Amino acid sequence: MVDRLAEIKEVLQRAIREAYDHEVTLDQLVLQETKKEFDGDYTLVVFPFTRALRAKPEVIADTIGAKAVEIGADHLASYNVIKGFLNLELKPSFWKSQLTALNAATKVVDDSPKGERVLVEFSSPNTNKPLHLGHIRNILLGWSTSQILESVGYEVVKTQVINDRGIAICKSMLAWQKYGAGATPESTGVKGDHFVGKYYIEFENRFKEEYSAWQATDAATEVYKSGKKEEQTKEAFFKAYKNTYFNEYSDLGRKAKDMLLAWESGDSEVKALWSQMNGWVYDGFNTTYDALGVSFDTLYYESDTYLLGKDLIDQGLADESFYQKEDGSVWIDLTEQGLDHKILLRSDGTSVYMTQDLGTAQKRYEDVSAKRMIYVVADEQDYHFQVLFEIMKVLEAPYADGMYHLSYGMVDLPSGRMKSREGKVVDADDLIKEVIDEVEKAAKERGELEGVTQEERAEIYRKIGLAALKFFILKVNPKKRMIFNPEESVDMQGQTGPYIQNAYVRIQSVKRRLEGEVAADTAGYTALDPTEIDLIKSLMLYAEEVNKAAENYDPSTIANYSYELAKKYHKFYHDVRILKAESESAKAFRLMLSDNVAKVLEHSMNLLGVEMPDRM
RNA sequence: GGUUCCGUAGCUCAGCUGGAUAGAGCAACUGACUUCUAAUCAGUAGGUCGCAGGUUCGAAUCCUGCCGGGAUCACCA
Repeated sequence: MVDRLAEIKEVLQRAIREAYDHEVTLDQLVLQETKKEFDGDYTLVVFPFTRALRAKPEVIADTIGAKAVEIGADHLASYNVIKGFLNLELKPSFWKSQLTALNAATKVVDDSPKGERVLVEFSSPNTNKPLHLGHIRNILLGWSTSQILESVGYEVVKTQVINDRGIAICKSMLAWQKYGAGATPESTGVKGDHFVGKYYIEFENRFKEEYSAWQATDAATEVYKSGKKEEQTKEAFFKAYKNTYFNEYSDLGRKAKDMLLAWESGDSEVKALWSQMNGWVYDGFNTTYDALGVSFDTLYYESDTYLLGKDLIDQGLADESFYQKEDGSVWIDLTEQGLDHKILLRSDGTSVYMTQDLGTAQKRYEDVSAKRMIYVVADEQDYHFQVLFEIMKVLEAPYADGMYHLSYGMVDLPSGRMKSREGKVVDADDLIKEVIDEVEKAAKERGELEGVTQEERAEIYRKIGLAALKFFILKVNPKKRMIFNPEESVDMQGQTGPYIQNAYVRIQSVKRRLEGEVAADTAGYTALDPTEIDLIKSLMLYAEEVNKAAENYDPSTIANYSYELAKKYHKFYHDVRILKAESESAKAFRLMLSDNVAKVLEHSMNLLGVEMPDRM
C-alpha cells in the first residue's frame, strides 16, 4: 500500500536530520489532518520528539517547519506553530499531483492477488422458518466482509451451513402431514419458506393446546405436587416444565421425536417428505437472497456434516489432548487457557454441536484449503467459538490461527428484543418490500424521473430502498448491539444510503449535460477551492481505509467513509460551478475530481453491497 | 456469581493503535431553489464522553475498581 503522504514525511524526516542530526522513521512521523479551526492541511505532532531532540516543543516545531518549507519548497507553501503542533500548508501543485496520480491509477484499491484463500461463512439459517431481521444483519455483514476481502486481493469463498435437520424441521413436517391436507406453496401461492414456517407455528400452537389440556388432568397435578419447588405457583412450574413434558408425556412430542428417529435411520418416506419441504424452503430462501443481491460459492448441509468430527475426537484421544470419563463421554480441559472443561462427545457416543463444528472446519479445510475461516455469527455464541478455536490450536490444525469469529450484536426493535414466540419479528421479505415501497412513495411525491420507463423506475426504487436498508444496518460497528427503528431505516435524508447515492447521481447528471470537448490540461487552474482540497484529502485516504476494514473485518469503516466523501461532494457541488466553471482548466479539473469521487463512491458502496443508480 | 461485550447530545451513531476547544445525522428552530438534481447546502440550539482513581507533557481513547445494560457459563443448537 502506498502512503500518499510519504513525500511529505520524507521532507520532514530530512528536515529533522538536517536540523538536529537525528534519525526518525517514517512511521514515527504522525501526520494528521489539521483541525479546521487552525490554518494548514496536515499537522505534525512534535511532542514525541522533545526528549530525543532536547528542546521545547514550540522550538522544535518551528525549526522543523522552517527547514521543511526550505527543503520541500515545491509542495510546502508555509507552516505555523501552535503549542507543539506544526501545521503545514501545501501548495495547489501538491493536490493536483495527488489527483492526477489517483486518476491515472487503474484501480482505486490494489486488488492484486495475495494468493490466499479465505472462507467466509454467513447466514446459516434453520429451515423451519423464514429469514428475519437478525439474518439480514448477518447476511449483510458476511457479504460486505467478503467483498472487502476480495477487493484487497484475497480469494474469497462464501459459504453457509444450512441447518436442515433436527427436531425443528420435524415439527413442521409432522404438522404439515397432520393438518396440511396436501397443500403446497404452489397451491396456496405462499412463498416456500413462509409456507413451511406456517406449519412450524401450527405445531407449536397445537402443542400448546395439548399441554394446556394436560395441565388440567390428575396426572399433571400429581407431577406438580411432587416436582414443584417450594412456593412455586402452578403457572411458573408448568412454564419451566414444558421441555420435560414435550419429551416425556406429549403425544405430539413423541411423534415429532419418532420422526426424527425415522429420519436418522434413513426411513425413505420421511426422507422424501423432508426433501420436499426443505426444497420449498430453499426456493424461498433463494428468493430472499436474490432480493438482497447476495449469493454463495459453496453450501454445506447439516444433514451431511452432523456426523463429522469423530475422527478428530479419536485423534485428540490418541494424543491425549482429550480425555474420556468413565461413562464414555469425551472432554477437553481448557482451564489452562482460562476456559473450562468442555464436552465433545456424549456418553452414548453421539455428537454435540462442538463435534460437528470441529469436523466441519476440518472438512472445509480439505475442500477449499483456506487457512483463514471467518464465521459471521451473533455474539451469543462468543464462548462457543472461543472454545472451538482453542481446541483447534490444541489439535494443532494448520488453519487454527486463521480462524476468526466475526461476532455481532443482536438487533433490537425500539420496543425491545425481537421475540419470535410473541410474533415480534421483523420478517426479511416484508422489510425489503417495505423499504422499496417507501422509496416509491417518496419518489412520486417528489415527481422526479421524467422520461424514464416503468421498468427503469422500479429498478431505481429497488436500488434506493436497498441502499437505505443496507447502509442503515452496516453503518453500525458490528460489535454493537443495534436498535432497528423501521421508520428511520427508510429515511433518505442525512446520513443514509440514498444521500450517498445522490452525490453519485449528481455527478452522472453533470456528465450527461456535458457538451463539447473538455480541456486536456488543468495546468491553468491553481486557485483551488477549499472544498476541492477536502475532497482530494478524502480520496487519498480510501485505499488505506479499505485495508483497515479488511484487517478488522469491519464494513462500518467503509460506510462511514462513504458518507464523509459524499458529504464533502455535496458541499463542493453547492459551492462551485462545474460546467460553468471560471475557466476551461477549472472545468477540466472539477470534472476529473468528480469522476474520481464517483469511482470511489461506487466502489465503496459496492463493498457494502449497494448498487448505484444513474439518476434518482 | 465467573467470563465477556457495550455505555459519547433528547434519539441513532462516528471518533477508541493516546494529541489542539469531542463530531455527524435525526428530531426542533432559521435561512438558501429564474442558477450542473433542494433525496442538497448554510446557521441556531443541544455534552460532568456511565462514575472514581491511575499512567502520561497530553486520556472519550490505555490500566484498575465500581455502577448500569446485554450475552454466555447444558451429555441444546
